[in-house]
Amino acid sequence: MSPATRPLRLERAKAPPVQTDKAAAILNAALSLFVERGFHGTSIPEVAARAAVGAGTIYRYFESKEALGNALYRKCKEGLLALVLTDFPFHASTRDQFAALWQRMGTWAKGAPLAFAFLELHSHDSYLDEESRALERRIVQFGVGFIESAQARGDLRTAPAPILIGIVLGAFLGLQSRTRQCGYQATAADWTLAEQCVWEAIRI
Amino acid sequence: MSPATRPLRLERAKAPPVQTDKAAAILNAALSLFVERGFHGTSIPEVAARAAVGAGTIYRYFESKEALGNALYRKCKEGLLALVLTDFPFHASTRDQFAALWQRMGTWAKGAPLAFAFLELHSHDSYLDEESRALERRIVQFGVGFIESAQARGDLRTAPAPILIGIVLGAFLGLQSRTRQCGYQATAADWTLAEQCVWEAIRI
Amino acid sequence: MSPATRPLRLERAKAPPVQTDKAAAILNAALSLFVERGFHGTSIPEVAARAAVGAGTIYRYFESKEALGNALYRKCKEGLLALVLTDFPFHASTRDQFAALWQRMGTWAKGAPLAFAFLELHSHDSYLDEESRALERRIVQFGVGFIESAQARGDLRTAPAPILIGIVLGAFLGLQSRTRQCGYQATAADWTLAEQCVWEAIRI
Amino acid sequence: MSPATRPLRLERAKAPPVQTDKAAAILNAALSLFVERGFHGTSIPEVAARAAVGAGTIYRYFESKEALGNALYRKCKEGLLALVLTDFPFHASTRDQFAALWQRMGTWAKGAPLAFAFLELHSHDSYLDEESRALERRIVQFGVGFIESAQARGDLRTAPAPILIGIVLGAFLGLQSRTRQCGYQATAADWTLAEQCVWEAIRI
DNA sequence: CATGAATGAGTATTCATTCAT
DNA sequence: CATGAATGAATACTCATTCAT
Repeated sequence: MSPATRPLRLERAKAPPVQTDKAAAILNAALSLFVERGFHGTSIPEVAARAAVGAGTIYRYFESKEALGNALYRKCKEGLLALVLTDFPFHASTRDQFAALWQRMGTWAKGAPLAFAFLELHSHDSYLDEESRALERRIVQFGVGFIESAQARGDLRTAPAPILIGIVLGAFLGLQSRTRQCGYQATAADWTLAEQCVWEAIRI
Repeated sequence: MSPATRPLRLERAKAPPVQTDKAAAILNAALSLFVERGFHGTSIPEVAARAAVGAGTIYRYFESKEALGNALYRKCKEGLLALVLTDFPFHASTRDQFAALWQRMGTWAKGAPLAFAFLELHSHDSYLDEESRALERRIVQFGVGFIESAQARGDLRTAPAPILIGIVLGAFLGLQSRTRQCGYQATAADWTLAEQCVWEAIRI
Repeated sequence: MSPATRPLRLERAKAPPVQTDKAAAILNAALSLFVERGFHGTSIPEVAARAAVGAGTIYRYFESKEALGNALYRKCKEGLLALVLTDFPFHASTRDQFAALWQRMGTWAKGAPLAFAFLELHSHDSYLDEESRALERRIVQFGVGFIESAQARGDLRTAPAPILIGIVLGAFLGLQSRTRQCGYQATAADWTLAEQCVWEAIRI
Repeated sequence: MSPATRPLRLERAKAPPVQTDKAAAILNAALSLFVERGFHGTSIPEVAARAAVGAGTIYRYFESKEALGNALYRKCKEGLLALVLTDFPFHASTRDQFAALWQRMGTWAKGAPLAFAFLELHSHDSYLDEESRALERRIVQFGVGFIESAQARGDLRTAPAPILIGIVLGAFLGLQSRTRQCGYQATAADWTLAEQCVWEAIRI
């Protein structure tokens, strides 16, 4: 479904290849609207209009508004997961792993700011289905495993994993939303500095 | 924040003042519902039912649903601000001020978990009015002032204020939501530890 | 809910007492529309328009379109049942009972032609609920009991009750719909004659 | 009734002619669905799915849903008419003609129960076109002629034709629907008995 | 010819808001 | 003041119909 992977179809020259895939257009439209107005604050006709498709068309691709929300949630989460985990240096030092994690999340947040903002939304609880929740749990499990093995090696403070995860992810998200809110454009140096700050928070 | 101008009604002395004020009942009902289902996912009749008032009554106290949302937002923000700022040790050391800040926010989050959860919601943008946004800016200004004067004294890392604020507030919120999500009950010791962690992140 | 039984409320003189009860207005509108276009062929806004109420108002009185259909069905069936059974001469001769039955059904069909036409509709199966079906069964049970006791007295042909009921009710309904369809206005004499015909069909 | 003008396609000899004609497949699918859910309760995609054709294909054979309903109505009516009238003993005694009529209708109802049930539906009025209504009138005319000539011979009661037709057809339909509704399986003897009953109703 | 993806008008239903009581 | 019945615009979703392939 990812538009990036579909082979370039040889199209009649006249067709503008702007947005060939309806499902992707719908997901993109929903993404930007959910970020702007929230899930419940967005209507299906609005999504259809922004995706430049008929309202009924959405229902050929997604069973319901909730199904659309879940598909989008999973697509975003999986996008993040793929970017973070691909060739992750699992055997590097804890310090280097942390740096890699921070840098990859930052790359993702820069590259897909809407997806990032969408995942940050807190209204998800009201429509996520079991499959989406399971995906979320898998991700948390990964984080817990990372933390605990690093603690076992004596590289991280001794603290319950949820505490450390909360601090790290919270700081990352807070950084994003605060700079966005203040209109402050964080530089690469800012990101590096922030990474060092947060490492100080959890190192032994 | 409240219909302060309404005359004090003389209530029968025997009535326990559990919930004497309709406006407060409405705000409380809205608070719990907005946290449960989000602003757009909550209907005015639902608020009325939970507040045990007629639907029309809400419009005697709040001009519209949006006005209700704004009133609630400001009430919560002001409650937080009041708790944090009352007798704040502005002349203590930066370390002690940070400890006080952290502890007061923790106290508030414990004491008013619904208000805390409500403020964390990200759907606010779609209905906050200028007055609410101004309040938000004032709070941020306070934080920026705190940070910059501490930096001037050489107590905090040299970094743009939004970066440091983002890290601190983000870590605080992340801690809350992560432990809640994991069902982990943070102890007083956990909070103290977390405070030390975050201090390490921003100290010089 | 029956408009007939509600006491005349003393209304302010200015209020035109055309249609005081919304529920009754809705039921009447639905009745005529369902007869004209069938249940599935009628939309709720059409019902609302004919009842001169807002579309939403219908949902204050009936949970759903199906609930409206069921309420109407039961109201009509019960109206028929009441008219037929009130002071029914259960102890008269079979011949006289049959005459009474026929005459009462005829009176009802004349007096409430829409209700009659509505009950004749065959699309009911798709929306009737258990309560409505139970009412229908009770009525059939009454008919079966009537037939069987008359047969036991030796007054009716020996034939399975469904056969005789089918003939009698079918003839009654067929008479109605055929004359209506042909635009033939049946006279009182016609009805008497028809009654004699059908009696000949089932008598011993 | 059918696209009679379409050229006979030469079909491969080996193909069993179970359902060679798309139009027939569509009519059959529509028949069973209209009986199950009614005309307005059935969607074109459902008909297409049951007929195993594409939704668009239906519009190659029928101009609209209403046209499909009319085609089906006429096909069923004409099927009934053909079965009843073929080699009808117009010169037999009235008694024998009535017996033949009753028996042929019974045969048809047994042989084409769906078509029978479909014609019984009362929702037709909302979509029948003039041609269908004309067919219906022709059939009624035939019945009226039959009745009136029999009355002229002194074989039937003196009563307006719509009355007698209503009784006979009504009894026939009522018999069918009542036994079906009660789950009673009418035997051949029941049918013969019923025929005698109804004859008693109309004979002189 | 046959298809089924696409459409947008139409459906049942909900809800913010008003207003007569 | 307080109410809740009434409203109609708005919502999620369906479906008859079209048309590019």
